[in-house]
Amino acid sequence: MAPETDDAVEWLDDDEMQSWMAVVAMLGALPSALDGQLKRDVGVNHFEYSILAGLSASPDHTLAMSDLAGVVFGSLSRLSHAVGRLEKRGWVVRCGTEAGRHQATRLTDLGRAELEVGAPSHVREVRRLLIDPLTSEEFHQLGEISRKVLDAVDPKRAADIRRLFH
Amino acid sequence: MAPETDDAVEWLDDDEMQSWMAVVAMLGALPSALDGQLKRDVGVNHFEYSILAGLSASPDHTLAMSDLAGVVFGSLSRLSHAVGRLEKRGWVVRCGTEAGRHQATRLTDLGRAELEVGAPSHVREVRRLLIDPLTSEEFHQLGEISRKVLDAVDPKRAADIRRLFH
DNA sequence: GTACAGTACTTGAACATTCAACCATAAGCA
DNA sequence: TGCTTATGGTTGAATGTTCAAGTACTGTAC
Repeated sequence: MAPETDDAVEWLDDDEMQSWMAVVAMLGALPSALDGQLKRDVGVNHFEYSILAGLSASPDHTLAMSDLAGVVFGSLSRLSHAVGRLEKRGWVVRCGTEAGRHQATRLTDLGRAELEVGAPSHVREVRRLLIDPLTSEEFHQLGEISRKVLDAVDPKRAADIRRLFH
Repeated sequence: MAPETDDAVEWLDDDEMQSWMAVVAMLGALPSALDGQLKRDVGVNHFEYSILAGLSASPDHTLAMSDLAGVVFGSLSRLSHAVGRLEKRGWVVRCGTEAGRHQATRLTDLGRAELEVGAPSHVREVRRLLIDPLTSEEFHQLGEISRKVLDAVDPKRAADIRRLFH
């Protein structure tokens, strides 16, 4: 069933297994912790928050759906659903740009205000859970490691990340 | 709205922002890549796979639900739903242990067989996406970093992880 | 022994995500 | 111009997760 090109699979040794378990546990726990904080304090999940933040960082607070998808790293479908939810609250509007051009999404003043209220507590939580427990070298290393892994998992996204910072 | 104890929030500087973005992207991409591989090659998601693996590593291939929850790091509710799905396929059975004792779950022979078929391709994918792109020092560091972050996010789970390896 | 809290687990509804169509516009090419 | 394919975006159904009860057993205090 598996697409095997080589029968011999090197199993994980004890040391690798221990690291792997820690990574899996972190991978499971950190996103849900950040999600929980945002849900409590801002009322949106992390993906929706990224949408708001992405729009807020754009000129005119407006972005086409596919550009937005590139910024928040999600599928167009997921994005469409999420934007629909945010639109219902009045935090964003879809502005079908004039003359049949493609659909764009703009952050409303209300959305911008909510983001500004929520951002500090979110940054604080990111510091508390991820940055403060690590030395600054460790955090920097984590960044590099993440880029390398991302290169293996999804080279296109990795390139996007790099391009964001020239 | 946010539970602020100190108004001054230190924003992320450019370097921190760059690392943070990479981490977020990796956090989003790696789990779904692993999920996808398992779905394709084994037909279960990562959480269900962990359940099979957790049971398989236990004496008698049997574990009480709460012990299993401790091993796979998920809520009891999520676990109950997932076990229900696996039970429908005949990969596990719930054995309401005799004499009113608590519920336990056991891996069936079928489930064990499927796990054995699927495990090599999964290990291969973990190596390809996470271990091979990194130097062994980096992978080791990632393990340490994950433990530290987990300590901040969920100390109980972090202790569980450490206990698994004495 | 009965009341009371706590642990272990299940269930159903609400919500989010994925997946597979589906429409509309844009672009390549005969 | 007219056909075809690609791109951008939406939608609804299926699947998975979370959340809030709810049930059943276990222990403790009186």
